[in-house]
Amino acid sequence: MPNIAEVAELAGVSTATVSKYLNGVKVKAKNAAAIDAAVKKLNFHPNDFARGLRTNKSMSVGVILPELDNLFFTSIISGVDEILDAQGYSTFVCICRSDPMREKKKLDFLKRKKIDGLIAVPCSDTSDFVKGLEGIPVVLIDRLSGAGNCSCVLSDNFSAAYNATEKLISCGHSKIGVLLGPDSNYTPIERRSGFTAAMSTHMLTPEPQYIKTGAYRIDCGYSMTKELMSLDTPPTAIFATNNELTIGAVTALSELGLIPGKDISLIGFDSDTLAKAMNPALTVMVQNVGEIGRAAANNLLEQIKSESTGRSQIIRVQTEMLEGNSVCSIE
Amino acid sequence: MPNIAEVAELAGVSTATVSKYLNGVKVKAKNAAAIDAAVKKLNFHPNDFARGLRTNKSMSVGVILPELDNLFFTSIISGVDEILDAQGYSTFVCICRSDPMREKKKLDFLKRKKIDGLIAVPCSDTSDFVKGLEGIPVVLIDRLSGAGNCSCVLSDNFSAAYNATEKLISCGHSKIGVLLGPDSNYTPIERRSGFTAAMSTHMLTPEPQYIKTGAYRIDCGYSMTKELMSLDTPPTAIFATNNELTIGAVTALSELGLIPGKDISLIGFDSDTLAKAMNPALTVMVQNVGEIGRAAANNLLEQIKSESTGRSQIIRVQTEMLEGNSVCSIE
DNA sequence: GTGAAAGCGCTAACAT
DNA sequence: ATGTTAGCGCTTTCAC
Repeated sequence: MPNIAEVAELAGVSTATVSKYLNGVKVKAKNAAAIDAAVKKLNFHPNDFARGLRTNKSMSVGVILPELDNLFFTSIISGVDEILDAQGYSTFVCICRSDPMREKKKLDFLKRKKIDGLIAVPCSDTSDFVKGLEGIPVVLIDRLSGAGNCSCVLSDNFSAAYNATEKLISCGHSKIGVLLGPDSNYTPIERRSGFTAAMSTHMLTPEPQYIKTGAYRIDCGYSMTKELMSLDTPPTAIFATNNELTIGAVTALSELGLIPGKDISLIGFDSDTLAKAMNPALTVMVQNVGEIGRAAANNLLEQIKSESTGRSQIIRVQTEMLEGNSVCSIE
Repeated sequence: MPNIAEVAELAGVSTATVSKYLNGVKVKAKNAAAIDAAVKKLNFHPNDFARGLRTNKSMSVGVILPELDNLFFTSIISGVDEILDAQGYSTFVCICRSDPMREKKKLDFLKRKKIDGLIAVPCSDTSDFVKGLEGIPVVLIDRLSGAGNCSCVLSDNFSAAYNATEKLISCGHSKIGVLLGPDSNYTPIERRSGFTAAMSTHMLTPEPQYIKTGAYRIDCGYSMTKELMSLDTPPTAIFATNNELTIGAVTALSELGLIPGKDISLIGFDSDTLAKAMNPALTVMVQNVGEIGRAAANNLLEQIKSESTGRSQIIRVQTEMLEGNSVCSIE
C-alpha cells in the first residue's frame, strides 16, 4: 500500500500539496494533473486510520437497532445508507438484541470509532440514552425525546390509527378490537390515542375489553386475537397496530375459520407483501419506512454540517392506507 | 478523551507498560492494579485510529450484500454479528443494490478500512470478485467459487429441491411446475438439479413447459404462475424455489381462486411467517439462515486466526421441510 | 519486567 | 500556491 509520500515524490511535489489537493484545496493545474497521474499509477488510497487519528473525524455514522429480524428496521438502514453513501459517509450497524446493556456497549464502541453522528431506535429509556451522548449529533427513530438536543423521526402514528379506525366506523363497526404494543414502547401510545380519538369523534366509547396490549410479537397478536374472539360479544372488526400483531391476527382468524372481509373486518399495519398475497387482500396502514430512514439521515447530515446539535426537529412521516378487501360493511 | 500517556502517568509507569498490559502481556501485579485503577478513573478507551495505524489491523470485518429488503440477507447479518461481536470484532455492512459497480466501490471502501476479513453474497461474477481481494480472508455465501482461496457457505439446495419434489411425487403428482431463479445466480442451478434428479429417480421426465425461469422477484413468481396455469394441461403441483417466487405464486393462485392444498398443490421456499399465516398453512422448505451466518463468521475467524487464507472449505447447511397443508394427494 | 524512543500516514500551522 | 515540520495516540523494538 503506497502512502502519500510516494505519491508526492512521483508527482514532484510535497506531501502537503498532495494532501491539500486530495482534500479539495486548489493547486496549480499542472500539479493537479501530476498528482492525479501518480495516484492512479500507484493505486493510492488514503489511510483512514491516519486521517482519523489526525482529524478526529471518521466520516462515519452509527446506527443502533434493537433487532434485524424485521423489515421495518432493515428498511431504515437502506434509507439511511442511500443518503449517507452518496455523501461519502459510511455506516456502522449495531444490533443490541433489545438488551439495554448491550446497547450501552455498542454505544461505547461507536464512540471509540469516533462516529460523527448517530441514528438509533433505542431500546433503553430514551432520556437516559440521550444523556450518554455528549454532544454527538443524534436522530432518534420511533421515539420522542423531551431532551431538546436531538431530532426525532416518526410516522404520524396518531393519524394512522385515527384513519384506520374511522374507516372501520364508516363501515358500520362499533365493536372494534384493537391490538396494541406494550406501553414501554413509544408508538403504541400514539396509536392508542388515534384509536380513542376516532371513536370519540364518532360518539363511540372504547370498551376496555376490546383493547388488548402485548409485546410486538406474532404469538402475542395471535393470542390477543383468540381472546377477543372468545368474548361473549366478540368484536366485529379488529385493528392490529404493527406487523407482527397483524401476522398473529391473520393466523388466529384463519385457524378459527374466519375470513377477513367476509366473517370479520381486519385492518393491519405494515406487512404489505403479506397483505397483497392474501385472499382477500388485506387492508393495511403502511409506513413509509424508506422515507423515515432518508429523513433521519438528511437531518443528521444537517446537524453534522452545521456543527450544532441544536438543529433538532421532530419530523413526521405520513402513512398510507393500502386498501384490500378485508373490511366489510355491516348492517 | 484521555490517552495512554495520562494513564501511564497516573499509574506511575511508562506508556509501554500500559500498552503491554492492556494487550495481555504480563506485568507486576502491583503495576497491573495501578493501571486498572487509572483506566477506570480516567475512563480510558484506546483510540482505534492510532491502534489501527500502528498495527494495520482493524478488528473488523466487512459484509457485502446485494440488498437489505429481504429477511434472507438480514438474518445472515444477525448470525454473523452474533459470532463476531462475541470475539470483539465489529461489522461493516455494505449494500450494493445489486450493482456490480457499487459493489466494487464498497470493496475499495472496505479495503481502506483495513478489514481483517470479508463475508459476501457477491452480485458480480464470483471469480472476478474473488480476484480483487488480494489475500483478505473471504467467505462467500450462496455461491460456489472454484478459486480455492475462499470458503463458501450454502444451503444444501440440491437436497432441498430433491426432497420437495419427491414429496409432491409421493402424493401422486407428475405434472409439476417449478419456478426457478435466473441462471445468473448460483442457487437456481442447484435447485434445478435437485428437481430434475428427483423426477428422474421416479421415472418422470421434466417437461420444459413446466420449468419457468425468471428473476427472484414477486412479480416474476406471479406471472410465471399465471403462465403455468394457462397452459392447455396445467400442472397439478407447483414448487416455488425462493421467497419472492413463493409470494408471487401464492398471490397468483389466490387471484385465480385456486386454494393450495385443495385445488392445487404448492411447496414454497423460505417465507416461514407467510407460510404459517396462510390458511391452509403452506408447506415450505426453509433455510437455516441464522446458521448460515454463524457458519460463515466462524469460518472467517478461523481463517483470520490461522493467518492463512488456505483454510477454505465448502460448508453446506441443511434445509428443513416445514409441513403445512398445501400439498394434496391426487388419484 | 520495564522504559525510552521511533514511527505508522496523514493533516494543519506556519513560513515562504 | 507550495513546502517544512510537528504531532495525533498507539505499539514495538531495543536496551536495561
